[in-house]
Amino acid sequence: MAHNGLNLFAKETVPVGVTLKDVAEKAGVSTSAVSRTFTEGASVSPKTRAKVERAADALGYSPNALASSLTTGRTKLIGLVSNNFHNPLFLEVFDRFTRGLQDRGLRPLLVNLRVDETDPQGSVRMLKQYSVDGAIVASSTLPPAFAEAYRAAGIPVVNSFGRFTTAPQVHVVGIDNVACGRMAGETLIARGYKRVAFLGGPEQATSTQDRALGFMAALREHPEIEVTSSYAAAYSFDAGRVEMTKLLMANPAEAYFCGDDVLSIGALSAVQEAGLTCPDNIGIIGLNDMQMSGWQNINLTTIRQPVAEIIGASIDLVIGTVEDPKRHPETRLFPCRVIERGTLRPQR
Amino acid sequence: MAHNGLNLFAKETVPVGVTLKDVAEKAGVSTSAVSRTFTEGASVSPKTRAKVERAADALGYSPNALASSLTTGRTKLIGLVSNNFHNPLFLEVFDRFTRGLQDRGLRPLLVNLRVDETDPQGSVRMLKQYSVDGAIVASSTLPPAFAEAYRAAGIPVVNSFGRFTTAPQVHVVGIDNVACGRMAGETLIARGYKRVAFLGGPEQATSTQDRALGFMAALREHPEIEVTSSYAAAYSFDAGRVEMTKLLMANPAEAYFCGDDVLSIGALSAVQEAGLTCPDNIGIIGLNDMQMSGWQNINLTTIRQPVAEIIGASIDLVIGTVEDPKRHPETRLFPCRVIERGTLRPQR
DNA sequence: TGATTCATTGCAACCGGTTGCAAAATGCGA
DNA sequence: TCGCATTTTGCAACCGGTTGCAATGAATCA
Repeated sequence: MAHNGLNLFAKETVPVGVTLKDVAEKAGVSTSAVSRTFTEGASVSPKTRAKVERAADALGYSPNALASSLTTGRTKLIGLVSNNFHNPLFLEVFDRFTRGLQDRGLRPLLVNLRVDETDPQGSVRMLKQYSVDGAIVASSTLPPAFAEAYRAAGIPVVNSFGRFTTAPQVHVVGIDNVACGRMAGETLIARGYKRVAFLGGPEQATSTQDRALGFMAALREHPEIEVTSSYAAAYSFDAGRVEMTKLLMANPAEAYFCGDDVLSIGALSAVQEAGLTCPDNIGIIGLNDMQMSGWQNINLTTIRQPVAEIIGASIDLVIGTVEDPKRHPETRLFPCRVIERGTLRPQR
Repeated sequence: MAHNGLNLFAKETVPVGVTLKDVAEKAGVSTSAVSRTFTEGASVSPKTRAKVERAADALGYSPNALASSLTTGRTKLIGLVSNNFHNPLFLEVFDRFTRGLQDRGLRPLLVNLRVDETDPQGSVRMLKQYSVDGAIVASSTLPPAFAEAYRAAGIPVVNSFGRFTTAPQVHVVGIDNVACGRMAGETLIARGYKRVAFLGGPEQATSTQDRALGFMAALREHPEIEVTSSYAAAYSFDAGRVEMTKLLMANPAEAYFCGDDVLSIGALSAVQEAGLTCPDNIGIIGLNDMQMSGWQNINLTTIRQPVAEIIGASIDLVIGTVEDPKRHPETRLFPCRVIERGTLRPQR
């Protein structure tokens, strides 16, 4: 039916509620036969299959996934839980997660946690009510208690962008924050900076702590280099800008490792507003490599998280755990690498 | 149960599958009684209610929303359909949609459409399979055929960030792109620019056309002002940068209205890379006012879309239509306003 | 106290599917 | 053509809830 101009008498095409039974009747077979034509690997003769398919097409039937979930115990729904709806990196994260899940025949049920939400029980209830087959907790700032609560409720779960622990209760996929911190430290050292600093996000975030740890460890091997650290109030542009403005008024370091790209860009902005430039006056290296970091008028040197790999592995793991619920929790850490751009002076 | 260190023998707390029947048994009542204690406004005596609640708590019962949807016909699932997973504005859009839906007791089922997807039938099937109560199509670049296909399938739908039409088949919530274009034009005129231009996204997008239309209309009232236009290959940073670089090599206008903030920032970057500055050499005004536009080192003058209002109205409308499916399609357009920042020279 | 009304309760059918099981149909070899 | 193995099919029970209806119990009034 083409768009043929004015159509005041458009037929209300609302063939809502075609059921298995309708198809069975029309095809002259039992409901079981219809059900079987729509379930992979069930035993149906080509002849009945044809009859059923014809009837189903004619009626515009599509099976009700929720009804079938009652008996099969599978909803093909995956809870996608996050509180990171302000970090630009997460647009890419949501894009890849939703697409990846869809491509595997799963549907993402989004759960948006408030940042101040500390009790996982509310979200547990949501996930249970909708009988999700599994859940992905995508956040580096959500306490591990969330993923663990889901697991305790019997929901296969993986914590993406989570923290490595030696005795994990749940699957964790992410990066080695300590190694990243070390990488940042070594990068600054290699560039010949003599006074460096760590500018982290909120100090209580474990990812912040780990990054600081690695950074300090790298610097400990070079006692001749002076190192300091400070913490912004949030992982945000404004917090980074405010903190760097403050630092510039005192006696700033030559180069900073910022705990995150948004923070870095805020710091970068503060530097520029002070009439200074990167890397001539101050060096900055970030972490994440989100889209904007590559914009030529930002051009942030940073450490890239392999987002696609992390997400691919997360999906694989959650599916694997749905299929084998007693699968042992595992940790998958992906290596990061430095993306050379314009906020650090070149290697000596 | 506190985190008390090493706990190798953690009890597997997997109380999965507590059903209505279990609760009924434990409470010594019928399943109907249990069902009724969990449905608003049903008739249950305080005594049984207490018994049931005690039993439910003890068992950790939470009702299965999908099972109940079978009889009630309501899943409280809302399909959130989009293809805009690259526009930073949409992180805020998803945040507000998911939160807004959650706050009203609804759950967003995300459908991520590929940008090259033109046939709505696949997504129709997805939405029908999961019996969503309604759907929100959140995109300015998705053809109206999508929303209309959902409506034809009997799914209450609203098209957010969609285009105004005089005889709408579905609810549309958004901005008046023509008026925005006009506003941009008038703003440039008021700043005293004598040679202005429109720099749009892909020409076939209706939003682009409308914005160009309004812009040109405003300029038509000032025949003394020279006006030109060109189109970038996509609504992206790179496309804006490439297009502006090209323009700068010829004979650029004094000020540009760019069809979108990302595009604007790309153009801005090109200007800066050419050794020029905004607003001294070239003026730029964008549209959207996404987060990054306010960053001090971008500082883009732009026209703000009232995202929160658009989303609030969209949710209200979809709920209204779920409750009254024959509700007449309506269009709600929200006014935009200019956000003065640093890429346009001040008013004369 | 008995008659009447109203709130509560449980029964059983139903929502839209799936699936174990036994019966029916088919295919195969002799 | 027959006997047997195999495939296909339908019946009926079930998944986890909801709800109309009739029965029960409590409360009210005379």
